[in-house]
Amino acid sequence: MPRYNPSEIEPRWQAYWDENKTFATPENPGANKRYVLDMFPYPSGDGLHVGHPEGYTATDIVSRFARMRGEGVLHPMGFDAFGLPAEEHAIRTGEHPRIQTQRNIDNFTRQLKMLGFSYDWDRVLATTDEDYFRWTQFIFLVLFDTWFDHDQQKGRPISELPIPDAIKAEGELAIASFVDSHRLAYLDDALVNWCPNLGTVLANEEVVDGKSEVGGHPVKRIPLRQWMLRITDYAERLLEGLDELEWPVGIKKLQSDWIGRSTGAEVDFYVGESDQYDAWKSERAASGFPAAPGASALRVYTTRPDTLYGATYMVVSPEHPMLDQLTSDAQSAAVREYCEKASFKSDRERTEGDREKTGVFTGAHAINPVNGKPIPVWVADYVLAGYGTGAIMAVPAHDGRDFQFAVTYDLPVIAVVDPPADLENRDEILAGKACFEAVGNAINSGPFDGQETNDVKAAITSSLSEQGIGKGAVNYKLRDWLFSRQRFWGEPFPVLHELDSDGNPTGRMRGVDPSELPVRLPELEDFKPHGRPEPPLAKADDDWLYVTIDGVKYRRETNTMPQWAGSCWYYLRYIDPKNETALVDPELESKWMPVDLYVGGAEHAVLHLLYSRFWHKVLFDRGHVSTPEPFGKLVNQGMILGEVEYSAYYDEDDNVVSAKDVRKSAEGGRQSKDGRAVTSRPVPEDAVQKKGESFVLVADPKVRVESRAHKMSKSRGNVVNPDVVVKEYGADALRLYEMFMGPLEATKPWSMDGVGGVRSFLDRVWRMVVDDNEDDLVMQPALTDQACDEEQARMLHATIKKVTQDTDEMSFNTAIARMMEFTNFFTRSESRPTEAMKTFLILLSPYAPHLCEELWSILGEKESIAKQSWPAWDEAALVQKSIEVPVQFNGKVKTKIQIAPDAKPDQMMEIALADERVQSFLGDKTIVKKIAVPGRLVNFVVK
RNA sequence: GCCGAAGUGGCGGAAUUGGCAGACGCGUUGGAUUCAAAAUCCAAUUCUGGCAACAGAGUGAGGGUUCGAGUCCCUCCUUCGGUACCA
Repeated sequence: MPRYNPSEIEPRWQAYWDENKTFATPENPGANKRYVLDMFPYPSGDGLHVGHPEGYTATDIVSRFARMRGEGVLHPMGFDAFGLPAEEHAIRTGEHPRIQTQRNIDNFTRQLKMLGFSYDWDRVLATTDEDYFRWTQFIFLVLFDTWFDHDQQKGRPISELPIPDAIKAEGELAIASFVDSHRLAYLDDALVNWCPNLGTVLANEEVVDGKSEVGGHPVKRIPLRQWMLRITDYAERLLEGLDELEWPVGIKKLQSDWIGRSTGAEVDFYVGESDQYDAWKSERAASGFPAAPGASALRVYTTRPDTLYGATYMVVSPEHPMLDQLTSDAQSAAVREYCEKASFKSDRERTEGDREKTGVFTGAHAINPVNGKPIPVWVADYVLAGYGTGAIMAVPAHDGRDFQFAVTYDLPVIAVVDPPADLENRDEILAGKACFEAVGNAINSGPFDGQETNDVKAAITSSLSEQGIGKGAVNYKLRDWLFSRQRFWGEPFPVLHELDSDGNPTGRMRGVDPSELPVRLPELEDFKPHGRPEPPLAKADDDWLYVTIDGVKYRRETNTMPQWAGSCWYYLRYIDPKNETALVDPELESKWMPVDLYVGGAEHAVLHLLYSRFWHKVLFDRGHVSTPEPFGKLVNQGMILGEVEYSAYYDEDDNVVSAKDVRKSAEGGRQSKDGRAVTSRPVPEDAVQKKGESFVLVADPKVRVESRAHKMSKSRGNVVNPDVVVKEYGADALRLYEMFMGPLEATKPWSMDGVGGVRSFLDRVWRMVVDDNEDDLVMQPALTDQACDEEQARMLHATIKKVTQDTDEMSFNTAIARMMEFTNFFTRSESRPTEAMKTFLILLSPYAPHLCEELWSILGEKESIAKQSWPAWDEAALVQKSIEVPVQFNGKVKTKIQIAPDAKPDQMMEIALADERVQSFLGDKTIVKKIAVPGRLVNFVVK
């Protein structure tokens, strides 16, 4: 009678683990430490999604497995709790975001505990805790107090920044501004993505197709004084650091593309009075290439210095500082109009359509330094202000964008790279009628003619260098990180702006003394943004807003930090979550770091993971952490899709349209091949059958239907709620199913029937030990104290081996399959040695911990199964007397023979040739070749 | 457009890394048990032909290397994910 009843068993064991602190982190991890980390969730109002427990179960299995193998494990959980949804809720309801956030955290905690994860709950943290963001603010002060020494490639205290004499001579204010402009955290008038609907600016990464990632509102670019973090200084270190990481290659590539290192040269083009050109040249030859080009030169960055002879015009971005100077009176009106239009264009509009190139001639000419020829200078928005020098030399023959622009405005195209002779459109390229971007041999390039592209690059760069008009240069796509938000629900900046006696800012600022941290959020009447790009914290009382120190009045910084801030360093705080004197105790830090396994979604590939690495490197340079990288091994769990759905297309008249005849329309919708709009509607599974490669309607097999699993979404109504799954099948079944679906990294569709399948496996495990025909709790009569027979021992040890290896490799689905085979085998077995059952329970316990604890205790054990040691397998038990191997003829299996597992090829051949069936297949054919692979097969090549 | 990942039964997925394709699970079919059902247990289940033994085909398509290819190489197709003027 006693059936397997997870809803009774599971809460009981969860309470036991809690009370006994079964999964407390060891004080001293010892030689084998393992730090296993999940990407902590944003506690949304919707609660957990079945995607969350996928990664969490994986890390839980790894953690439990590691503990049983005697490793010291740190496995914590927390909440990334600042963020827009809580604030939007606050704006709507007037309820403080802290209240809503706490409610959501409580719900997430309940759900996580319900799944039996072995977190050390004493270390739980939320980024919104004042004890936590105190240290987020502290780290900001570290960034504020650090400058990057490019010679040493290292962040150093700002007090060690060398101040040039020229600056010193200008006085204290100049020194302060020089210092401020070298801090890793600095204020800048940045062109920001201002989103009026959200009332905030957004990071580039939060803008998708010119719309806000959250809510899809339009985004405008406006200049605003903003906190920036100088992540670009660390570009090289962030790139190099990737090499040593055990991360998926795809993620590494994404990060390295995001950093976007390129090499080339900076070149100055003379734009002064033409009669002064020679003087300028000789001055440059004497002085060398200066740090700034000065007023008479326009500096460009190019990755193809070899194509300098083909530069037929130049382009500056609309925001270029020299644009005014370059613009002639005649062109001034046109240029001004063009720039105005460009500044109002959002990113969306700039990139919309076929990206037709537009631009206006400035009226100025520059002199091409390699041949002294004057070329026109244009302004165009296809050149970006933020990359390189904000100006380019245009080589239309060898750059697609320049070519397109040159065609539009009828500018000359001169080929300077000869493509390979067999290239189809070589003649067109040489005639300037087509564009060629690859490498070849130089032509029309004076002394460099005939040389190969890479040699020309080096030769031209060094020649320019000698003349003081060019220099090899490196550039990165990576931009400095826009670090402030005009929001309430975020960490306040620990920065004070000095005011003069009239209450106006002097431009000087200071960090809040670390002993004064945290800077708490002020109490506000309401949380509404006022629609101006000015933060809600400016609405705070004067008590909060103004501070007087040593008789000087200051106004607090009113921006808040973005959500990324708190998640940049949480992995450090788990190590020492209650420390009141440091963000983490250095001794503990060096014991636990780095994180050994980090599991989370691939959507954080470039944002969170790059930002964290940046902060970590700064903390490393400043002596707060001992490792150069935070996360050793990274695994991305795949997305879980909704259940597979069948859907058919219908036109406006409700006629069904075969999926074969449906195309994507230009607007992204669907249409039939003759252009009528169609909509898709679900079709029940039993109305569909497989035909050839696709599915068709049973009623009308000519009509193809779509069969596809979609992303879970509220609007589609295919979201699976873990609460419901746990209620119906139990937490162990949910955990097991999430792992059994397929490889952790793969995208895979949910199937409720599949959950039922693993649940019935757990039922079988229960019945393998417990007799459920009896009213009272009675063991299976088949249980015995006898030892395993040979076959049982082989099954047991093969299972230990497979489960151990697969768990170690995080190949959870195959480990589970093996445990199912074990259960099937012993369920059929009339006599089941109790010892084998116990060993099996240990193997299963990381996967289905509640059930295993229960059966373990039913079998009379007093101590938690989590405290047992992982079993070892006996290789000798795996040996078989005789194994079956196939005999192939010309690579096709024809029959099988029995051999000893260690039979030598000669012996195998002998046995094969002695076999009757082999002889009959052989007949009178001749054996051309004999192959025998020990332990595998025999193959005869015959004629 | 570019970059990345993946295409294996009705479905999710295995395959010791070049050696018996389809482990395990779902679904389906048949049987046992039952007054009946659920649950459970047993068996079958890649496709085609055949009563059967068996024969043939088969890992997105086409070609190649090899005694032997899901696995390696070339060309192409499809799906999913990322990305967007970075000089």
